Amino acid sequence: MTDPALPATRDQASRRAEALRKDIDHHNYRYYVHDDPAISDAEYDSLMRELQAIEAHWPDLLTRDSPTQRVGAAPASQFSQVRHALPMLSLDNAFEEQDLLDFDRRIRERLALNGDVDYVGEPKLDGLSVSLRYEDGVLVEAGTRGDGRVGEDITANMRTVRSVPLRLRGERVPRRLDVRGEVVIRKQDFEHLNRQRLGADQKLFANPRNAAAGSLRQLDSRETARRPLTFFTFGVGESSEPLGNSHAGVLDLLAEWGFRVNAEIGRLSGVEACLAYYRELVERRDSLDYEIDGVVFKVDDLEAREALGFTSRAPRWAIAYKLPAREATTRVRAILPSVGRTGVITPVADLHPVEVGGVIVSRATLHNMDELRRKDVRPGDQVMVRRAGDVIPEITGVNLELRPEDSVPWEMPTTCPVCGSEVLRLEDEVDYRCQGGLVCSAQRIGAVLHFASRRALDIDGLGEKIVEQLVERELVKTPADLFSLEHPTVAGLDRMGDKSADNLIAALKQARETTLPRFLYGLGIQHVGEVTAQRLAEHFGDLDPILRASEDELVQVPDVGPVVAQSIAHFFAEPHNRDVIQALRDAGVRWPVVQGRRDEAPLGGKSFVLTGTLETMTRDEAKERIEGLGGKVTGSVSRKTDYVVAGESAGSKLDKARSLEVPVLDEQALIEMLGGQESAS
DNA sequence: TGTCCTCGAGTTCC
DNA sequence: CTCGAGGACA
Repeated sequence: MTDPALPATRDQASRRAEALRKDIDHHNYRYYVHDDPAISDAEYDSLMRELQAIEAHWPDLLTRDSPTQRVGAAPASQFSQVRHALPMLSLDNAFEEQDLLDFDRRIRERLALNGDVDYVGEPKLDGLSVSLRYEDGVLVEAGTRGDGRVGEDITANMRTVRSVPLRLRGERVPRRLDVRGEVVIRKQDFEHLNRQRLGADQKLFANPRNAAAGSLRQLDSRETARRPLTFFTFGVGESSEPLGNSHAGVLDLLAEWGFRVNAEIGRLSGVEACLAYYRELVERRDSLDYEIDGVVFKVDDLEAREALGFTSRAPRWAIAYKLPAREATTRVRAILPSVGRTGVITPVADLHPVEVGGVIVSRATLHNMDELRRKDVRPGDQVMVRRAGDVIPEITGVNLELRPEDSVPWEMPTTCPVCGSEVLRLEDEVDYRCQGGLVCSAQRIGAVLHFASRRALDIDGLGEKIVEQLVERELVKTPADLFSLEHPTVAGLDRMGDKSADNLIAALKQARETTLPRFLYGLGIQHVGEVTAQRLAEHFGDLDPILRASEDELVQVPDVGPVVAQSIAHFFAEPHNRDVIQALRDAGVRWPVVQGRRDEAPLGGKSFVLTGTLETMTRDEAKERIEGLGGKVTGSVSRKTDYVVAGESAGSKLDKARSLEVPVLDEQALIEMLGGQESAS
């Protein structure tokens, strides 16, 4: 694209620059405040380049509020201070409904009101509070909250934020205005930013808030200009002219002046409406495109606010109702090596109990030594804990400043903490493993639990506590021993009554009727999970041919390569394992021979991904029925997926399906595909 | 040899 | 859900 020629005279240039600024500001506003661009990026860039060219040729035409100034300026050596004319106070917090009811009652008492108070409710964004000072409509200074009275001067950085007007829109603007708001990075922008950093081999940000904080603290505002910051205003600190009589009205004015006002902000009449607003927002928390850590309620009437005034720390007319924290800080009491079914030793952080997302967390896995070193977690450290994927706690970072002086890195023990066997890390493997095999009671417990698990033999009532006791008292050494358990032995265990013992014995009896894939899977052969077990069963039809199969024959099975084949062959060559299998058969464990292949089946070869909650069946039932008709169900969506089945509140998989243009079925469509009848059970 | 996909395995709390 | 690693395929 060729840039237009420069204007001939300074006079023309001045008019053209003026017009360009107006134009660019307008497009900025459309794009960054309303997410609604009117022109293409290329057109926008071309306007920008033209203005830059003019300003470069006639430097005296450059103004402070020119959009070209958003690219940032050369680094400062440090931040200077700004003093807030009107302090940026923190807000009182509410943690439960009663706190909010009390807040409302106090207000009605102070105002001597009987009826409902009008409030404005708004999401409390999890970012950084910033104050922007405008003089005659032009941004002159920006400061962080700091301690509330004095903050850091981040004017250069805030100028680069596209949703901050450098000049207020409209004609009637106050001579002096102090706008308050929150700087955040929106979730989608955050993900994009981290992907970029991953590509550039830079350290990833732990969360959007840290990323926003880091971006604002850049001494080089050119760097800040590259970060996707968004400014949402939540009010006015000080104004040289009165701004009407309601907070909602002030927000309308701010929107007119070109600020981004959160779309969720609403007027609420009475405290019950506030509670409903809160509940509704908690519900939708995940679908908002920015992180929030609470909901703020403010008295709408400005005169009433005046009357209520301030305590020493916070305004009496506002309160922040906190959401259950999803990230919390706590101390690592110890790092404990835990031995799993396969002998893999996993370092687990024993945490000082802390509430995260509504539950008390006291343990978090560190996965393996690589991960532990990457995060550099040590016993005694203060760490941040988050619940990833809504359930599993994860340590996201360490506060190095609070690390004890005498702290030392944790080392993997050289002998197994359970059985004392040697611990080795195989070449090219991440994990350290206990070499004890079934000598190690941790591995025996794991093997028995796996054998009894739902997807294997599905033995009801055989939980962790029971298996631990059985193995530790040497009542059970292998899965086969389970079937010779008798009532008195079982009833003698801790936490085992007469009735539960009966149930367990009955469950064992029933579990003997199984299927070959379940049985194979239950054996716990390395690299043989559910799918591979199914493939083996289909290919060989019964157990004996598998026992006899050579590695070369095993490799013929789909999804089985040299590594898996070797693992299977070694397992069955081990005399101990053959003994266990024989003992299981002697105990009456049996399965029907697997009939031919299922390629002809109605859903033969089709792959499905399930997401969200189905109403008429569980995911497992759906999976079983799809597989019963020859389809397969996998966990993640790819281009090879034939259908995605979306239930209630489907998540990221659904988005992915749409982006890959994979057909999406709703539950009804699935049921029809499965033969039109509802699940029989 | 490199690049997808899948699969396996481990994970916390109630 | 997430990670690591095995298998399929170009």
